[in-house]
Amino acid sequence: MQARRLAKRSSMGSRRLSAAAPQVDAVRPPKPESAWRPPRREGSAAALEEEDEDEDVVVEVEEEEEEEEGGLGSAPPALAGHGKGPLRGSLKAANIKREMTFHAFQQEDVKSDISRKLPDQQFLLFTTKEEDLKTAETKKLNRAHEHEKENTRSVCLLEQKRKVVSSNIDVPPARKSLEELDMDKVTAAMVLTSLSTSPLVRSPPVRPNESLNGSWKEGGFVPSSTSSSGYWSWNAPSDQSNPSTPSPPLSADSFKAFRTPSQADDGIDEGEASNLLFDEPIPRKRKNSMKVMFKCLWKNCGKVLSTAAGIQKHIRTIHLGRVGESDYSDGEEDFYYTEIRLNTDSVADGLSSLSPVSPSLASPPSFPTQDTIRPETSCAKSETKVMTPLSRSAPTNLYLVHTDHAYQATPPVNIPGSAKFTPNGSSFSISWQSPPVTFTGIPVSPTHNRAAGSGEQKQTHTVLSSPPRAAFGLRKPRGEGKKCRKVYGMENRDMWCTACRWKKACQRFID
DNA sequence: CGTGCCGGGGT
DNA sequence: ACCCCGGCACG
Repeated sequence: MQARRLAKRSSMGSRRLSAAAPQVDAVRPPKPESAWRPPRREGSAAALEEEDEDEDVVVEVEEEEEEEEGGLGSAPPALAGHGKGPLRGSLKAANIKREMTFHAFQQEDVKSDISRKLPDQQFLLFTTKEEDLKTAETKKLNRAHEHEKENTRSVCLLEQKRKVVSSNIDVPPARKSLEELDMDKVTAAMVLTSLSTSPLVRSPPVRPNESLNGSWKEGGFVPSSTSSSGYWSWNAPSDQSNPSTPSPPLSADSFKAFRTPSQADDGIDEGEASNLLFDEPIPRKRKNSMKVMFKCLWKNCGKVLSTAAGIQKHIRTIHLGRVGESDYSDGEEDFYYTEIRLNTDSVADGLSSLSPVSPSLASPPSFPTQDTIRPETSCAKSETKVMTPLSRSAPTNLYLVHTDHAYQATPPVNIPGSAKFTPNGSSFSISWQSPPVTFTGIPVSPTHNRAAGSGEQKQTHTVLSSPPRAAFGLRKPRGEGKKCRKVYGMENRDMWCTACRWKKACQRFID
């Protein structure tokens, strides 16, 4: 039973994920099962091995590269700071790239879809002669390189792109099967497409030498340890003898890896990240008639400011004591102020039209197009600027901490360790552009809460600082759909699914 | 109050 | 594992 519940929970979580990035789904390869293999991998590997001459050429290049790079090895030349041969590559890389390609484009329909969408220009790359290709691509890459400083994702994509290009150069197109060519085109197409959207991403500069989330490594993404610039990319396995090393899927999860470590730490919202990545507009609009003020929730403070920036600064400096880092925000301040909508023109009408959405979805696709949300003037403007890096679990400018919950009365004096949020009481509710959602707190340890001292029940709440699926109440929200009981009636109880018969969560009509 | 279903108990 | 049911939360 427990297992079933868990399964259900997890399926909810995945549903949420897929809803967060519907565009990814279109391109996402099938889930990497451990036993799954690209259908044509053996074939392609064999094809590559047949190309002995080409391999020789590549080996030559590789040696040359090592000479110049001083053993930087697989670190991309340009990105390692030398910028000499953006077109350099190795068969190794090409191989890996191809593997990845198979993962990413196993689905033929997806492939053709992408091919269709891409401008012809981007395919020039693969149809011109080698030399022209090199020069043209060099220019292209150099141009793209300009973005690298501020755009880590761009860097990563650029690297992928390079590998694609090199794979095409190392192996003359004439020698490749049509299918392979097509694959490479598509791969490059994908990469170029991603690259073309990359300027939208405003990532903080890469911070070198920062540790990374372990889970990313597990997923196949590992930082390039040989790189001196803190840059990281697809990890090329050091031994080519292991061709079956599963390459990471290009799923939304993988794209997380394009975030810089600092982003990971700062907790830029996943939903937002996917927004940025997939060109989805971020909802920043608000009802026109609404006057929004921001009230500090700190004990005995209650300061009200008109801008989020102001209140954040206030909290940061006055309450959190962060004088020196006024520009830096880890979003903690989010929790200590609330929006006050002064207009009686309630949000309810706007809220009612929307179904509850996981807080992790920073931008349900319907948000920006809602009629009830109108662009606002000065307030929204400043908010847009300041809130963006802060919004994490919910669009900050859309949520409203209810002013009657216990947490508000007693904001934590300070936040120990990594605890981001320590509301008082066992539950609190948050509402944004949807009916209020009540979160039931999951106490880390009831006894610990008691022991928090000073008579206050302290509780580390993970709703806003970690994936909220873990924080959705202890009880599963009641299913809306008709269950066996309703469908078949009490008299046909024998027609119910077993779960319903046993008064368990219905398995036939799963919500 | 009807319903969904969790938690727990019995076999 | 299968079955049942008290009890609770939700609408």
